[in-house]
Amino acid sequence: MPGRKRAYHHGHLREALLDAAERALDSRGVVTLTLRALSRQAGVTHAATYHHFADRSALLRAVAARGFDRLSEELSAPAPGKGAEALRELGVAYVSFAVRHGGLFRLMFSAEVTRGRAEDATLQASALRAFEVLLRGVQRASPEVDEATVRQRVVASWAVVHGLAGLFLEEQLQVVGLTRADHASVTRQVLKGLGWE
Amino acid sequence: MPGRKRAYHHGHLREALLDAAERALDSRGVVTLTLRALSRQAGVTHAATYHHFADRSALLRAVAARGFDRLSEELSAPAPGKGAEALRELGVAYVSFAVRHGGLFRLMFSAEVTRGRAEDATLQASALRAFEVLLRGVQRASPEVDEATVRQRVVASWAVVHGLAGLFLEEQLQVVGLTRADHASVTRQVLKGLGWE
DNA sequence: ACCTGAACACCGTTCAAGT
DNA sequence: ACCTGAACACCGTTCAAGT
Repeated sequence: MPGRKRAYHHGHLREALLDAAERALDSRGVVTLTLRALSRQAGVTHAATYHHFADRSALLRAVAARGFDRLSEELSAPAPGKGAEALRELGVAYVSFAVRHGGLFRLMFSAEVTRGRAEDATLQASALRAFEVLLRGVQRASPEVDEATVRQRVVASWAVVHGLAGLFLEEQLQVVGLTRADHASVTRQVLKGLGWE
Repeated sequence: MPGRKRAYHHGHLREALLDAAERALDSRGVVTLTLRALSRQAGVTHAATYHHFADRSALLRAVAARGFDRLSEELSAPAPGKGAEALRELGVAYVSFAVRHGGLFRLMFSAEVTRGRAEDATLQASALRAFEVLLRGVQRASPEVDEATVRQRVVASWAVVHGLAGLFLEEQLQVVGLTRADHASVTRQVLKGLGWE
């Protein structure tokens, strides 16, 4: 009932808080994200938040879990080409996600979220799923190589795209004249340089 | 005068605050770093901080600048071998710095610090110097290649080590059975895979 | 120039109480 | 089960005042 003012039971407060958190992340970052502001946006008292999340960290872990789910989806989208070319496009999707959802991406790989991951089964599972999409991409790109080489290539390609993501996201590459707008072409070029054809 | 209680003029409050901040960063991270706690450790009132730093962000930028200086030093330490091998050891030093000074490394490349970099000449200069050490390392490793290739290799190698730094730092590679302790050997191996001999 | 004390507007978190 | 109101212990930041 959207017309009704302040129903005593919100109905979907948990989701409303997560949505508000995601918006806050992408516009102003984690630092200024406060539970009290999220509660205000959702139209409830700040104490209501604690009925759905144990504390601020728990809410952030829930947001991060949704982030990993969305990342998995985007990485799973059918990429043009086969094998090595498809893997490159998967890498582009990774960097693109980071550039488009900076605050969320930083949160997903932040110390605060990572530290609490062992005790949060949902988060753990979501993160693992995203990793497995990458793993399958590498396997498809190099079906003939042995398992040890696959592992090496997973680490190498993850490092490359994760590094590019961080550098583009924080605009560090301005020092060589590159901005976020260049992320796709640069990612393709760097991954090509790995020479896994 | 170390025996004297609470001199009215601290004498080196600025440095004391920066030292305390660095310690706080490496033990508990930016999130829980408060100006009030730093002031307490330095033995002054919290308001005294504002005589040396405009606000919390300014203090963090100063810490980050010192971080870039230290990174430059560590990257400049003479590495064994020549050319490609020396560049690999420079990469190892980069990842090693990140692993040993997690909180500081994260801060240096955080959005909060990066955003204020344009207006902070000291920080800007320190960050640029660190980049130039990397640039020279790449140039020495590949003296024969043209400038465009050098630029490509700078981006690629920076991305690789920056990505490995982030992944090791946040223990993301546990999913493939790797921990921080493996950072040096893995970094060497991945950089070797680039094939710039 | 450098520091203190008091104040303001914010937080995260807890808890008894209401429906 | 879900939300409110009031409370507590913290913050960052400002500013008049002291030496």
